Amino acid sequence: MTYAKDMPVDTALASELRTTVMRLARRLRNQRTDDSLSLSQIAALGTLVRHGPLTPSELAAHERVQPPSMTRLLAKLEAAGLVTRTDHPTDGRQVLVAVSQQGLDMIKADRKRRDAWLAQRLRDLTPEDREVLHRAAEVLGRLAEQ
Amino acid sequence: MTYAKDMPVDTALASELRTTVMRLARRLRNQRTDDSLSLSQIAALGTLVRHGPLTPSELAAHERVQPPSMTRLLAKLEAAGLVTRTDHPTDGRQVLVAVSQQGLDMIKADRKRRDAWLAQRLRDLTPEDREVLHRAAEVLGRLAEQ
DNA sequence: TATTGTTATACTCTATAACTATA
DNA sequence: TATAGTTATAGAGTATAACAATA
Repeated sequence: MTYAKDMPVDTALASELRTTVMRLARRLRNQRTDDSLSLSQIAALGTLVRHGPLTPSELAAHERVQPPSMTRLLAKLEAAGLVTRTDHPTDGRQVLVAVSQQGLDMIKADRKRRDAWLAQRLRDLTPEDREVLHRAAEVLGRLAEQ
Repeated sequence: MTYAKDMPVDTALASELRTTVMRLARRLRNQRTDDSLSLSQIAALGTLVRHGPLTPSELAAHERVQPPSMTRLLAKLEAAGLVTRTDHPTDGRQVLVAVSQQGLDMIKADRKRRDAWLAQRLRDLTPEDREVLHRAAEVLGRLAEQ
């Protein structure tokens, strides 16, 4: 690739990275062939797996949706048996939402399916390219966390 | 990072890459502070910029939406003065949609705004990290194109 | 008869506003 | 009075089915 002479190097790299990351993300997202759950539902379930039980409000804040939207989303997840609700031990207003074993199984199956597509393409790369990606994954992770 | 002993290396790398790429993509997507256009509209406009004038059907296929959805989306873009329609020279059924100068300006401004956030974070990295990302961007681009 | 594009209609997801129960 | 959660209602986005115009 080439840099325009008058362009700061960071901007050119940012532009290139943004394009490729977004494009790859789109490909990865489209790998979802099983349409039983929406992306929002998968995301919420994944957050519960990572963080452990949360209240609906906390989950809504994590997913950047409004509480009423999370109410509806959780109703569907609960109807599908993927999450369970338990009353908060001391505060009667609050509810704790946790992933059920069935929900955990579904998330794992979903991740496995997504990884399969990417893993096949990684096998077609040279070992050098894989090494670059391995090192880049750590740096990208730090970027995303900020 | 660590690899499970019984896990093929490609699967572990795929899992790690998928997580970080999706997370970073989410961050980049959320950078859109100006809510004048939806993501679908921005995407369609961007495709027109990259590919040049297309028919509504071609554009729908590119964006993986059904033709009626593209009809509605284009109606909004046209109302906003961001695209223009011209009759196909030889086939009276077809229409060619092209980006207007105003649409081009909007796409450029949008990209600039998105790049700014990422460029600032890249400046905080070490030169070595940036070099890794520079090399990885090329590899990721190949992955996404497949 | 097949193809391109549009219109009619319905469903999903998300939002704001109003309401209920509890602190 | 404030907070957690839900219900009521509306808007955006996309889908399928039916229709009009042209090849």
